[in-house]
Amino acid sequence: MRLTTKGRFAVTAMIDLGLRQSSGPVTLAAISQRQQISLSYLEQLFGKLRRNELVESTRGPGGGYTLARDASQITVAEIIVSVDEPIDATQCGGKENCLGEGSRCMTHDLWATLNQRMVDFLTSVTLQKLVDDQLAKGMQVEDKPSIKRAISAMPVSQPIRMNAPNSVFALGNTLAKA
Amino acid sequence: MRLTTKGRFAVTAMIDLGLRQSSGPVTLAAISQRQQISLSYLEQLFGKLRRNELVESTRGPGGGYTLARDASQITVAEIIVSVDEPIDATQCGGKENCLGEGSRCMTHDLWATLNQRMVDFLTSVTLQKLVDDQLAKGMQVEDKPSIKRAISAMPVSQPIRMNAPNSVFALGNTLAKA
DNA sequence: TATGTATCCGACTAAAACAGTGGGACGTTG
DNA sequence: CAACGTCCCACTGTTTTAGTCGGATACATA
Repeated sequence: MRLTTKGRFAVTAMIDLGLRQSSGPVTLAAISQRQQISLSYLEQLFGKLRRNELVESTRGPGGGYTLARDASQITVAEIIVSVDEPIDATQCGGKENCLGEGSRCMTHDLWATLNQRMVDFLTSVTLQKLVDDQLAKGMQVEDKPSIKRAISAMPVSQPIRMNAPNSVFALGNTLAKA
Repeated sequence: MRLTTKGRFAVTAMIDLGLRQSSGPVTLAAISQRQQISLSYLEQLFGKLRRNELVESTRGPGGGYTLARDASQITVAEIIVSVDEPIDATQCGGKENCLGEGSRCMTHDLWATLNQRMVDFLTSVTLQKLVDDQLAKGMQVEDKPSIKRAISAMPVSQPIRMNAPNSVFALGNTLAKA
């Protein structure tokens, strides 16, 4: 279980998707605009989400992504492990002794427990809950802006090019000066 | 709160220190040998631990590091934030709205809550507990091997040069196939 | 006062991961 | 067939990780 912006983006995009699941497939281009995430990056993330069977895709015009099952049956933990992928087991793969001698490394149990707690928490939060939270906060979902086909005159609507980092996942040091 | 091998090394080294606090200062060279962590790297880590007042140092022969306060008064959370340092607040620094418009980003509360839970857990674990766990597991602490001064004949006791990665912090995907 | 011990300190490095870009192929729909 | 939208992969720049290296400083003992 690793925590990066990649995981955060994935969860954010899934919420966006969950908010609009009633009105058919949602395109990545739309999510990209609303959530300010690059389209190419979203494609990568949704490729993984699809292979992990959290979303389904429909190709061609009118296509896009839909949730593979009800939002109440999708947990945040699943989303995160889907995009963060294994890379697992570099040091002590869970079993056996990590340090050369007979004993397993001294912090083994500590990290295993912490990891389990994180998983437990993130498993307890469903996508449906996050969607409900947004709706409760007055988030209004516009049902298909469908401006369609009326764009070709505009100056491409600015590539935006934000230099905003979107970068590091580093939640405030709640403890730093305690 | 970030979790890397750096944090794990720091906790491991602190346990090693805690196990031997009764018999005066412990040298990094000794910890380096016992825990298979490079001396130079340990120096970096202990520099931070010292500046964060978790350990105290004694220079010169017979010197080394000691815990700055009782092991029961040191939490794992403190150790980790000491070595991982801030870098904090790249996106939404805790307050205000992260996305351009009026609302804070949709996942804000989620991550804040998760982070708090991690901090809570790691704060609840004291260094003393980890030391006790080791002792309970039959870890035997040799009181100052004090071979001293009898080394100059040996072939430098091998630089070890292990290519063992020590690398990624990636606790097993407890969820991966659930 | 020399000598060895050990902490201190900063600059430097290779490799990996993170975050993101780009180009094109493929499959649908109208 | 043309526009749309997913699919796929190779490539890039930056940051972090996990160290290394060289030396400076402080202290104890002989």
